Amino acid sequence: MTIVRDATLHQRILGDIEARIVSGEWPPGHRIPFEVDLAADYNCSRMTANKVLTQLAKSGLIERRKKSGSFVAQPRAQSAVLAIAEIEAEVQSLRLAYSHVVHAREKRRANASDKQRLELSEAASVLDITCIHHAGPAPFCLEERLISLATVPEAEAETFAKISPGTWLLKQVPWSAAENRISAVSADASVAGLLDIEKGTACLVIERRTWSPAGPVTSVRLTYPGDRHALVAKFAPGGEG
Amino acid sequence: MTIVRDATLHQRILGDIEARIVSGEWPPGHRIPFEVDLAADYNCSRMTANKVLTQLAKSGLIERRKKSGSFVAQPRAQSAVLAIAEIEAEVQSLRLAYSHVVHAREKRRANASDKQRLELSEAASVLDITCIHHAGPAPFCLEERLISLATVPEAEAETFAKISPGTWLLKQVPWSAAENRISAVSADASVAGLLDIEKGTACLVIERRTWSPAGPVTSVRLTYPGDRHALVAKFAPGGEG
DNA sequence: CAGTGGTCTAGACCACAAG
DNA sequence: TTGTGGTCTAGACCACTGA
Repeated sequence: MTIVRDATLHQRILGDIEARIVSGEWPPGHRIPFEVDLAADYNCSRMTANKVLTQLAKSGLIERRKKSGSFVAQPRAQSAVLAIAEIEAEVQSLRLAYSHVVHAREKRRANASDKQRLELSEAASVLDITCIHHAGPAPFCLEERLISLATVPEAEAETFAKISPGTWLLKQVPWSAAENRISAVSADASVAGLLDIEKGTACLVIERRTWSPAGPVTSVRLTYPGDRHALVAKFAPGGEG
Repeated sequence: MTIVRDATLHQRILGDIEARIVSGEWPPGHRIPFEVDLAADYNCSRMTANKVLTQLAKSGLIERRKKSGSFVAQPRAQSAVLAIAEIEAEVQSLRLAYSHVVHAREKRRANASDKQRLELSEAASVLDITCIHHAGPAPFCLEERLISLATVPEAEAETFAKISPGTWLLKQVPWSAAENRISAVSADASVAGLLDIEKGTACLVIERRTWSPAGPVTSVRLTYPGDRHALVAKFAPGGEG
């Protein structure tokens, strides 16, 4: 099977149990040895056994119930990990030259639509940016972005000519929380023109809203020509591949 | 800020550090107190401090370097967690009645295309199933599935009339690994007919390949009408929302 | 009420890399 | 060479909950 590298003790125990669950030897509902028994089996302290079972529970492979023990869980909805890269890195990983052009840039007081997109309660200033990302000579992605100037006032002084809005924001507001919504739409005339594709072409759309502790940061809609782009998400029972 | 529930010690420490990183008080590159110092600050043992920093490192918020210490990481590509539910659960969460119809079902020796889709090296038998999932009266999703009979021979005896292939496989082969590819395509005439949509409608497509330790299990292509479906993925700096 | 998981301690030894 | 993280131990107490 898998090669046993010189792993740490709890990694070895973890691997053993994972293998028995994944192979079906321990089916859903099967009771796993108690912490004290595991510790005895592997001749280790209870903390080490606990570490293993805690990790298995966190990754969803087992369920723990006080007084009853730990049981192999019923597999439910798969939650895959979706890597969403920066557009520049994405283009470069294709070995193509990256560039971007700011197509429109407007500061305004938030209108009703803006407030909804950014989940703003009061009227505030926003920056609306339309930007095309290129891979080599061809358009790669259309970016339509709204930035809350209440949260990121520094954006007003930035033209985004040399640095793309996404990259700039990552430096200004690191570690913000985000929610991504992925859907498919047909390109309308405007989008088709900007991306240099046929009107009606299926496009993959990622809408992302981003918050920092200081408030809403940005709302962005990324439109990719469908035949040129795909997202990949992986799922492994143990948590990582 | 956030309400401090009666949390465990390491959760409290974890929250404190996360808050300082997320708020920008500790910018990327900033050095975090050593384990021994943290332990002294919070008047706890070193293991507790270690648990906190280990978890922060695993969630990507900090980088740990021996002899140097731990540092706030540079935020890189966001990896969002994408929940991929079972179709039946998905429909029911919309408060609609679920049903499915098997449209085609064929057993054959794997041809070149089948081998590629399932990553089979030798010729083997496969089951090819086309199935429509309904939400209420309307088609919800088109499922085109290939099952490797070498890995799951029990599938040959199953008609999938009462239980959908996905649900059945989840019971047969729990905890398999999977890779999902998400893209957008225009519905061709065949797909449009099956889903009762206009030809050319943008559709969200999820292609999933699944493995168990015993070998490749299944390859499935799920096609959703784009205007009726979207995937949601969340990202939080601490790992969970 | 007894047994299980949840958490924490106060040590210890080792590997490794920076100075 | 020295300090840091990585790991592990052999205990301990508590809360909860199922029998």
